[in-house]
Amino acid sequence: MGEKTVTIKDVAKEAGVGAGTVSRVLNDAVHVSPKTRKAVELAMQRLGYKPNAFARGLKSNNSYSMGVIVADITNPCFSKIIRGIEGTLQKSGFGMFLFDTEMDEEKVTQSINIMEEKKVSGIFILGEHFDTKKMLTDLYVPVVTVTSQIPICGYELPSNFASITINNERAAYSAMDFLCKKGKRKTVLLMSLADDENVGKARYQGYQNALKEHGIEIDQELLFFNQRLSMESGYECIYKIHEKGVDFDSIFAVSDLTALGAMRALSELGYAVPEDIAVVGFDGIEQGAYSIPSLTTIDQPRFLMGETAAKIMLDMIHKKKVLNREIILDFEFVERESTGK
Amino acid sequence: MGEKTVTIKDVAKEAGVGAGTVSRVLNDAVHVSPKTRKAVELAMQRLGYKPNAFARGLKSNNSYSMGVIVADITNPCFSKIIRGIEGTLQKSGFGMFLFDTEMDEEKVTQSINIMEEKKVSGIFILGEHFDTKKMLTDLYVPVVTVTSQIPICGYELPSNFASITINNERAAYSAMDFLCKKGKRKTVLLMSLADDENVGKARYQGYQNALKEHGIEIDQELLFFNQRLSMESGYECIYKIHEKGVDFDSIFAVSDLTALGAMRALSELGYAVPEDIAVVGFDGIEQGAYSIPSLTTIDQPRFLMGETAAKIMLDMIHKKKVLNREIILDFEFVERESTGK
DNA sequence: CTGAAAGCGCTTACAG
DNA sequence: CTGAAAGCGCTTACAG
Repeated sequence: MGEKTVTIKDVAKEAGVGAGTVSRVLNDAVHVSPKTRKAVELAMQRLGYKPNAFARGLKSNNSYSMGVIVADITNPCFSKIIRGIEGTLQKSGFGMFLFDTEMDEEKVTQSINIMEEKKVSGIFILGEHFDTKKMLTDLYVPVVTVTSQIPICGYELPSNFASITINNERAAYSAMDFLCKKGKRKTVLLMSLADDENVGKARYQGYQNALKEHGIEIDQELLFFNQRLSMESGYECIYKIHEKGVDFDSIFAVSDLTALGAMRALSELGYAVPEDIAVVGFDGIEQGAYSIPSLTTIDQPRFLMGETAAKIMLDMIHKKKVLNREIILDFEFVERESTGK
Repeated sequence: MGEKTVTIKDVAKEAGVGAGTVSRVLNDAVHVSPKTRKAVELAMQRLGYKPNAFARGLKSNNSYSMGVIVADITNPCFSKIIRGIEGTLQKSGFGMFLFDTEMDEEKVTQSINIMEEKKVSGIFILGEHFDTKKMLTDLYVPVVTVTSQIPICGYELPSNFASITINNERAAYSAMDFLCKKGKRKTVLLMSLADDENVGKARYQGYQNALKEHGIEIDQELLFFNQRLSMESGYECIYKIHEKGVDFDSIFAVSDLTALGAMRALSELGYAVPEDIAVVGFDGIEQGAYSIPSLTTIDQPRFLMGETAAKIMLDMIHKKKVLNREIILDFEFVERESTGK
């Protein structure tokens, strides 16, 4: 890339200054006289100078890059968050390594290994991962989780952690309260983890709260835990419950993709949505706005979550005091056709 | 990350060899006696040694990282390709920088800048981009395009280029031939670029070929070019054509997302799919299999395309002779409900 | 505010 | 097959 590499020395000679000075204008940290700065900048431009990231990193130990670990990159909810992160990082000149783990333990380990070698300045974790906590706590870089949290209950939040979420308990409560008010009493719950001291637990709590408030008992037969949050899993769950002959009048899936898969199964099995079965999803992905029927959902501000995560991360690595490291953004309950709008 | 960094010197001392030797086992290029190798490996393990990517890169100019430029990461077609690339690269210990450009000229430039600084060993381009050719030809790294091609007609393909596509002309032909045989004579065409010496041109050619063969004249009113391949654009096109009162009996969208958006608009406007209007998409994303009705489409082997791209790239940077650098993978025409199955 | 110099942790001819 | 040494292109105290 570029014929002969032009180094800081070339620039220094061209500008008639020392190499250290060029370095200083590059990192514009210390004071450099405006005049000198100008001269150096001109020289850099004339020579088409590009700093060598390796050399910079070797000395400063700052890689100008970050890493993102995502459970499922094909889920549009996550890709939208990634877009938010990437755009923000790019503006600050950071590169973003991406690792798609499919929740595979080994891939997570390998990803972390690569990130260590690359000396990323920070790691983002999107979605639920088993046991990442263990691996990450002895890393010394900041970690920001998005949509999920690292379960560190009972202890003070380590200064290198932050999380961007919505209030998952209230979100799940909203969805269920809405369904209950519609007269639904038999809601199938499609969940991933529910006992993780984390998002899953909060959502399940919201589910329980709403039912309790409406005087409805929980029916174990309607609960599906540990599901992968894919279209396929939603689809299969509905077939399963139908085959078992369990009666139900609505579905609350903790992911739009899963809800969409469920709707497809309902259609194949001859249930009408929303007449027979009302469906509520979670995430707010675009596909839910265009599906037939369109999907009622909890809209997480995905792009904003990504942006916010990146900004906080940037603050953390610049050693700024970040006092609010457990950020809870507003969600929006979006009513659409799948619940009869 | 790691308390005190253990360097190659520490390993050398621990193993009782020279630093150069440690380096040699690390890069297992040159011959090292099995005995020495063993000793070094043991020492590395004992000390928990992690090579410093900066130092390696500075000397060898090999970053062990690649860059991916994608037009729209929220499109599941691309994210599946990315999964294929990432998985393959990871196995070889490469990190993958991701840049989501949304086809914005400036973001592309900035992305390329960052990649130059990071000295990525190769660049993948997914989807259509305007004028990337210009920027990339003076880069000295290999470039592999996936789903699209860099238009270099009339010249020999530069040795640092490769492309992974399907036969887009035949694919589009298949879709249109199928529609024509169903008796459709007024197919709305939803395209992005059509005059780009590239994928778009090929697809449009296939469209024309099929119509010609069936003795159907092209109706300009049915042609939508330069569309963004999103759900929204598909949706809007249908509203536009409906408002103009143009008669049509089917839709061929060059992207599943666009087709899905179109189906939503049709539903809102009271058209029945497939009874009134047949719809065919392109890409083969999962969402099309679960939509209601399910979507007939051209299935591009997305994951395989990503894997193949990464493998070719690895071959190219390892200076292996790659004779087949314009790889054309098989597509599959998948018939579903949106055309009456 | 700025220059000279040391050194970050590797790789790679150069000898042997 | 292996060791000693130079050097990759920066950054950063240290002086001034």
